[in-house]
Amino acid sequence: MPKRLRRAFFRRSVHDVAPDLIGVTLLVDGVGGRIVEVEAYHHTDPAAHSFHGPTPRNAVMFGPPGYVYVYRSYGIHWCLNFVCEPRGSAAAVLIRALQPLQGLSTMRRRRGISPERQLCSGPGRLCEALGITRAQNGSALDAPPFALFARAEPAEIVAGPRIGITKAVAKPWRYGLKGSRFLSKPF
DNA sequence: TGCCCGATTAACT
DNA sequence: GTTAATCGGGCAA
Repeated sequence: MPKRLRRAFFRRSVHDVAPDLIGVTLLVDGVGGRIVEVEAYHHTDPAAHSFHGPTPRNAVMFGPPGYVYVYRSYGIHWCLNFVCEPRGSAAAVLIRALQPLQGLSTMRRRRGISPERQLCSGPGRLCEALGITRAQNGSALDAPPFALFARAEPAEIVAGPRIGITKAVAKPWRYGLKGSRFLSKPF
């Protein structure tokens, strides 16, 4: 069985944690898969929710690392982030895509579709598949229902510009598993 | 207080 | 390629 990630894993630069998360297995109540795409955000980054300071919505980002920040996107979808760096950095990694591995039938039921490719290929899609809502905001990553398992083999990682933002668009802070069929968009 | 826009997605043409 | 769905935050007034 692969090693479980502890909270200390996240107490580092978000730009080190983000690529290190590629290949890590994320399960929520036993449902999930391999992380194949993430993006890094930091309070000094104009594209980050934390850039303008703390609000009720982004409060978890300003807290300690190793916790979950969930926000509502476009008033419709949920997006899942892992808080990184020492308290106050307001840095987090957005989980953008998974390769489904566990609980496929549960994910298909929640998503209302059958193609494996589309179950978790996007930040809003994977939250629907894993049952993530505001109820998980502030939850610890090393305690149920969350479980993270280190990758068993080295991952070949690619980087590029982040998706869907209008500020700091050139920063290459999107990371992915090279050649994965489960990316939200190609690199 | 009101207005605009956003770390998106699915269903259109 | 375009657009609706839908709501919280930032900023101007």
